[in-house]
Amino acid sequence: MPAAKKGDPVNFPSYPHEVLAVVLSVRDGRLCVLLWRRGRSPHRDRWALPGGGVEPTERLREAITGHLAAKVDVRDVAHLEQLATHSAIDRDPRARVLATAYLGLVPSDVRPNLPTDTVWHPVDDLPRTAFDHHYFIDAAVARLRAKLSYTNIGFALAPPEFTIAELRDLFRAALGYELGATNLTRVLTRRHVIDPTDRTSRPGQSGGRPATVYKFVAHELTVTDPFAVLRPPR
Amino acid sequence: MPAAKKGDPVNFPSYPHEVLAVVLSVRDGRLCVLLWRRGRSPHRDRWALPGGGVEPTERLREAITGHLAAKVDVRDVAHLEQLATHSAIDRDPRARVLATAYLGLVPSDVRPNLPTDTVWHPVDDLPRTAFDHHYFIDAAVARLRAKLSYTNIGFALAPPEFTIAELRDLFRAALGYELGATNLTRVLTRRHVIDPTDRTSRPGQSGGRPATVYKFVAHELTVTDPFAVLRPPR
DNA sequence: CAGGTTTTCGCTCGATAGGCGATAACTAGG
DNA sequence: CCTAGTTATCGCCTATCGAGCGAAAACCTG
Repeated sequence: MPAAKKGDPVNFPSYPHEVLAVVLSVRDGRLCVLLWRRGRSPHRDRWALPGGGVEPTERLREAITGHLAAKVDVRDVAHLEQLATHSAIDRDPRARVLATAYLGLVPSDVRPNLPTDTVWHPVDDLPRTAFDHHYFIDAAVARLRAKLSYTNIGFALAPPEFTIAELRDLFRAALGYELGATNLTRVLTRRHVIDPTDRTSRPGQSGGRPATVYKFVAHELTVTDPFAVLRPPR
Repeated sequence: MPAAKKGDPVNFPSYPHEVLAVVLSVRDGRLCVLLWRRGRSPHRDRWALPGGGVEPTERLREAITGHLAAKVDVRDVAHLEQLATHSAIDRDPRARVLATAYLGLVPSDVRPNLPTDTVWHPVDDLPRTAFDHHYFIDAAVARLRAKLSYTNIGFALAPPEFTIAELRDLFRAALGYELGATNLTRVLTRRHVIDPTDRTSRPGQSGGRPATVYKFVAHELTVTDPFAVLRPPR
């Protein structure tokens, strides 16, 4: 007797499904995305997001984690969240493929060993990308920038410990504009997003006062209730 | 000669894909979700989100729009955005089905003709729901509540014109707590989310000063840059 | 016109973002 | 050891925005 499946059979149309990852990280002071150069048609020589198919035993998150393991050590990805699912009929010229993209973040201090066809690419100077990957990248950057403001998501871009100057450099790279160190410190500490440690950094060659070493309080995403009209009464 | 598809064939595994809609609206002062009672196994007599399969000619958004047309007039849905894609292997006991859910919002003044098995259900008093639909509903409510604070998404819950008292009732229902009319007016007008018209409402039976009639400035989603650390320099 | 009801405005307060200059804490070189 | 240069941090000030409350406005009914 075959496995008893109760009820009417499922008769929804099926489609090949792929998972993609927009892996962002700050490299040399610039926000970069991990791309690999396609060696085959279609879109040969264009740059594509890492990803691939979904095995029957895998959920989407497990699938993208597995695909990323070939490019970046899984432990290097400090944050991973689902972005969006695209369904344009001709987004892949060979067949209709649905694609679910994830946003991944890698701290600036980790340097994964990358395959030869895979490089970090500054998001403000992208090459021609394959398929609709450009849209996914735009969405990922927009979400990162938004969440930097009202969550602690910076923990996934920063080393375990850092000075305010280093953190400001990270934020400048990720956000694309300058910001004051004074205010950055105050806001993030008041929100209990970062905490000072009792250690200080060694000054550079040119001297200067040693900087307090900070760390992120939490390493899971938390939102810092920022809002106004919608605050519950005390 | 068959249609020439360049390059290697796609060999990603395929899965049945369904679209679901969490349609929210304020009914009688409570935030409600549109559910229909399943007549068949599996999960017979449990309450399910409207939705269905995706035709080869449809994108996901078109598919959910089509399915909703059978329940709610399409023009009644003032806002529709993608929520998330779920992929738990046994989320449907019959077969592995991937599901992409959308958040839909219906203004409180429209009363769609609903099929007999379909009813509005208060989100704070849900019945047993089918499959993993409970998670989608939770996610939809959370997103609505968050976006009420930093976007103009209220336009999709409110009638074309309204008084502040009516708007406050809507916000109270959607957010689940009381808020002051004074502040609500100030904040939303300062952000140019709502504007007063030159008309006023007729007082109720018991008298009282006539209320200014307001309207939402835009009927597309716009975010009101609320944030602090990440504000670009002037 | 008096009393009741509802809306709206003005005033005030508190919390937070944001900027700037002064001071602290170091290095290097005389 | 002292001075000049460099970098980090703190204190003080301001502006903006949320939030609450009471007074006044604008309507009704009797």
